[in-house]
Amino acid sequence: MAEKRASAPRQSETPVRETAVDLTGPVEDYLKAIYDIERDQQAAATNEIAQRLQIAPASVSGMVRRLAEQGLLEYERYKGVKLTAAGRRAALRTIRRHRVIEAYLVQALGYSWDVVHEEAERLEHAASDDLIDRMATAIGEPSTDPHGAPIPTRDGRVDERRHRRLSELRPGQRALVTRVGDEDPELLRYLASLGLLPNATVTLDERAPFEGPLTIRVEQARYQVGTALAERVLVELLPD
Amino acid sequence: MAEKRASAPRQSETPVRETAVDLTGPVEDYLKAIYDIERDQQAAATNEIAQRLQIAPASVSGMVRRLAEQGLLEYERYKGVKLTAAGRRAALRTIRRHRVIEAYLVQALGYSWDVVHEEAERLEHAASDDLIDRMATAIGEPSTDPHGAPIPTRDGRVDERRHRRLSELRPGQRALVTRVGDEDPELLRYLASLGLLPNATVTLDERAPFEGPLTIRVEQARYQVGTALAERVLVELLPD
DNA sequence: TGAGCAAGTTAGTCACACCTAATTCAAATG
DNA sequence: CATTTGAATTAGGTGTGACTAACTTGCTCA
Repeated sequence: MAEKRASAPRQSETPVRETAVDLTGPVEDYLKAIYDIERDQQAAATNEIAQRLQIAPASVSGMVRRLAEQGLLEYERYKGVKLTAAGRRAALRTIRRHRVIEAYLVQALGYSWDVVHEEAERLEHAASDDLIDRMATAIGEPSTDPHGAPIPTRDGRVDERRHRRLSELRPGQRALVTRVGDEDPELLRYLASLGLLPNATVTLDERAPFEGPLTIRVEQARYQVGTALAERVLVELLPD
Repeated sequence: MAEKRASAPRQSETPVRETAVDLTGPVEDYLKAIYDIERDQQAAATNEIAQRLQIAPASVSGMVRRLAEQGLLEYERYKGVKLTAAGRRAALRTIRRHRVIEAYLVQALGYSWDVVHEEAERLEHAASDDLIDRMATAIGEPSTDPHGAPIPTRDGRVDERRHRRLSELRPGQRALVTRVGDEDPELLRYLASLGLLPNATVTLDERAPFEGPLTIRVEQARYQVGTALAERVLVELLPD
């Protein structure tokens, strides 16, 4: 706390040492968001970052420049951003924290899966790596969080397989639910009520035209769901 | 995040509503420190607050005025500060968080008692009340943290008995260790090596003049300790 | 009683991370 | 190829919580 003024660039002296940036909460959130966007597109657009973080696009421009200066991402004006190796490492560290915390809250403290996201969102910035590792150990080093998202390892590896969306299945195809969006408690409660949880088997029966509702089957039961929902459920195709 | 600008005073409209201040990390730290100081003195001095928080006294003056405006403390220039009921409530809430977290880390995650303070210091600002309650339940609602400090209840009650310091014993007196300072890992490890833990029985054998070392006995063993150490160990006199 | 001094305060800055409004850029369209 | 348009940026500003330097206050002791 005495050394809050530690942001001067500091020429030479040490051999660069740009890895030792201490990441504030907001910075970690930017990196997480950018990592997430990059999984789909190849460069993250200012607007999209702004939307995920619920802040004004103008704010993103400024922050992104600072992060680029710190070597966490590559940035060319008007061209979007890409994480550097250091940035990706930092993002994965935060994502690991988030997912371990979610898993721990559910498995060790009896939280319901629909509410852990918010709590994890705050704790991920405060927990030490040591704490995260202890939590992971305590619940048996799970490989995914309660919503099916893969947990990066201590050394930053993560299962990056790209699953398809339930909305992309063709009628008649059967698939295993692997992952669902973790943010919206309402959605999660609804999914649970349908039994549409990770590891459930789902079959797409038919799809109404013009982005209409999908008819699906989950363990015998038949439901109609909208495309918005079906886009938030990731699946892995099962052999017929 | 969209309503960051929620700090305008807002006249009338609602019947005052000054309880709904959302406490930032620094604010919680101020309140904790002031609560702590008030336990000894009757009003907290600017300098002392500054020292505990490791910031400049000038910074305290400004902050303290803001806290007074928010109804968290009473403040008269040059006279020190006192917590209001609301301020005390907020302080105790933070202290409860801190101590429950410390106890949980030790009892549920196998942390050693000398290192939990730092971790708790960060987590206490991020954990929800619900999480704290779950942690407390999981470890059987302990009444003290690992260093013997009493844990305030959900509704803000706390055992405020004033224990005496080991350094205040008279030669020949026997006492029960109730509590030790929680901040310094070095000190804690040393205390552990002497067996000077909460619930240990200690006897003061003699005290060298001029603030000299004290000779104590802990379970048969005899040690010489300095007054600085003896001041950080709180005890409860045992009947002879 | 008044001089000295430590404690406390004010004044003026700064970094951070956000904001709105105004502007610039790039890419698509006529 | 000029224009439109939406994305992105810059300009300028805010609140928070820290800082240093310069000042007041009030208390103690001669």
